[in-house]
Amino acid sequence: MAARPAHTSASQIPTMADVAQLAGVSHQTVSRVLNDQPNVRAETRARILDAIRELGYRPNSAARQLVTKRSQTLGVVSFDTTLYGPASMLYGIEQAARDADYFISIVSLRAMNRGSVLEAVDRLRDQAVEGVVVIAPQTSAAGVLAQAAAGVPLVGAGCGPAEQVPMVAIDQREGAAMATRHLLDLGHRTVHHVAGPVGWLDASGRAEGWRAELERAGRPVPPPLRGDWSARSGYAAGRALAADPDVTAIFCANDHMALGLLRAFHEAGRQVPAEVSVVGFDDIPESSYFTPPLSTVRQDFSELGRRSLELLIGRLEHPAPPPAEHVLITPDLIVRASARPPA
Amino acid sequence: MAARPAHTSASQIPTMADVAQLAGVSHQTVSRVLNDQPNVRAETRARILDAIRELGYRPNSAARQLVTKRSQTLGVVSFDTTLYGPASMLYGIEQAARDADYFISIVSLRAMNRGSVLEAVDRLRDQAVEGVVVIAPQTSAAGVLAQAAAGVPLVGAGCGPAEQVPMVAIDQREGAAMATRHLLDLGHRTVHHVAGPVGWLDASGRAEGWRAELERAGRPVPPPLRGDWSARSGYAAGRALAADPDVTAIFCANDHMALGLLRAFHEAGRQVPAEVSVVGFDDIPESSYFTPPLSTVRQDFSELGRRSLELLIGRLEHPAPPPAEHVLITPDLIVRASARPPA
DNA sequence: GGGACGATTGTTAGCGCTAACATCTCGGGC
DNA sequence: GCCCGAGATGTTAGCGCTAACAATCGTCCC
Repeated sequence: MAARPAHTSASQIPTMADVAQLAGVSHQTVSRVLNDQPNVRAETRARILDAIRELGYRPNSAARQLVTKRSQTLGVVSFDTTLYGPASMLYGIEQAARDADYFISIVSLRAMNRGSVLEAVDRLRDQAVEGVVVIAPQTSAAGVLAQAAAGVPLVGAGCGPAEQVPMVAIDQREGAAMATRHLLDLGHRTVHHVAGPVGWLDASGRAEGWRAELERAGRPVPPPLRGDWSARSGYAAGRALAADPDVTAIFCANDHMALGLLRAFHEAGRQVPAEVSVVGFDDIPESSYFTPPLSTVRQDFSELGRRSLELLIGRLEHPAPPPAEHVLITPDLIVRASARPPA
Repeated sequence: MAARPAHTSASQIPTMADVAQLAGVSHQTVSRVLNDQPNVRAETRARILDAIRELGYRPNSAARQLVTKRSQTLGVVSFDTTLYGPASMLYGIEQAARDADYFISIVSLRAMNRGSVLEAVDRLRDQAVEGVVVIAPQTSAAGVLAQAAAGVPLVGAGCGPAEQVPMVAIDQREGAAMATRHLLDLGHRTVHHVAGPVGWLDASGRAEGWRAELERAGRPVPPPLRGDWSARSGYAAGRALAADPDVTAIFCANDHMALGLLRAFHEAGRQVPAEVSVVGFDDIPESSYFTPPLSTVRQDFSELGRRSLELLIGRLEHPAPPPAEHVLITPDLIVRASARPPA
């Protein structure tokens, strides 16, 4: 009723001692209630709970952390949370963390290089995180992970292979092979590829899967074009490819580039899918509304995030020796209107 | 040289006392060096720095926090970090926080309702954040902010108006008016509108700006269609609008819906921009590669994030009384190919 | 030449909490 | 009737750090 109950201490915010005094017990009993320990009489517990409510008491996390040496916080290092993939992974991570009762602290990378990753992990360590998830899909990150993992439990999400570091990734090669095979099965003689930028694992994985599938089928392997994931670069690749009458099927390393490519073909007057078939990768929410709706390979980023956090928490609870566990998730082919048998 | 220097304490990780002993000073002098306090001889400082490096010492943040009562951490509550807007804001916030030497802890909202926001802020408070940024563009969040702000400094980013709570937002009405005016200036008699979902501030702001501009110009105000931000819903709206031969200009409340709408018009054989002009909102990276490239209104989400964090930090340093400061950022009209004078 | 003063360093006392141990209470067994 | 043990609660001692105050040192001034 009154504005604010008076506390013992002069300080504004109530401490455990204030609660104890109000409930007429020792602070230790309050602590027991807060930590769900047995051997507290039900009536005492209720009295303490009342006192907590009345005072609006909140445990001081720093004090608890100081003595338990646990921060209940996990760190996430991510490259560019604006991109669809990382953003979705982060979302999955956050959900999983909350379910497991951990807080999430994020640091994004300024630049993609070894020092930057190390610095980010360091920053997180200064904050006493119990473990770290690194979302860094560049090849350059692969080497540095093992180094960063010294000193703090760490898992990679969609990162490059590193023996020492546990990780979860989507099987890019298999996804690319599925896309390529789909086009081949439709009857195309071969499949052209618009690859992602050098230095990205996803880019090289997809290019490898595409190439391997072509070779397995004994088809010619045309030189891949290279984009930078953006629609702009897909558009540029599309202009080049549209000028080549031999091109009948194209596998784009991501949906954004496919969008730009679609636009270039439209401008060039080459019909998709009547004359040329296109398959993308990622299955961004918009891709079913492209013109035409894009066949693509769906990656479940959110699950990737969730799984990597689960892996981290598993490691936290049961530290395991190397070699570290690697989880591979298989993506799904989504068939829409942008690919059909050649004319 | 040797694997790991022995510490005084049996514990594995070195404390300030270990550093002090190695450097031959008291722990307080080490503390002074760590906190950049004056009155430490240069030579002593160097010796301490060496000892820190040799031991690989890291200050214990919990201990510091316990005594200084500052966590150096700011919280971010966000609705769906997978969406382009919130993801970009988060990015801006993270950058600004790092520059100001704060950590960022995130919590995302499960559902959009009062309780959910309160719970998220509470969770952050349990973690002793010094302040909170809320990214919640729903009208339902507006009311709850004032309540959540009791107990912790809080600012809204792109949130609804709340007298008591400082906030930064983009001028949706003005952006929508710009888009509408652009279409009117092109010579269209009136402008149709595909609005965002009920309950979203951005949706109602844009609808209001559109309506106001139409009324200002003395034009008829056609009933707006309503989407849910997705390309799917834009497609549905597009099908309806494409059937109406009177429609010559459309303002879509976001680019994703514009994408779906473009697709519907394409399927219906109604040419954009030859027969119908379209303007979107957001300027997502892909919109310049739509078919046709989309004229739209650019919102600088990243700056919005940055500014809101700056506002929060300002409040932290100089607590101000209500009424709280409200910052409005004006968006920019981006003219591309999707709008032209009527035939 | 003695004491004051500023620069430098050390000492002490918590911050609010949990872990470990001490104490107290009560009921049952012999 | 007394002792034992389990359940309930209290007491004590830090966790690693910073703030406040105390001590030391050299130096400068009259």
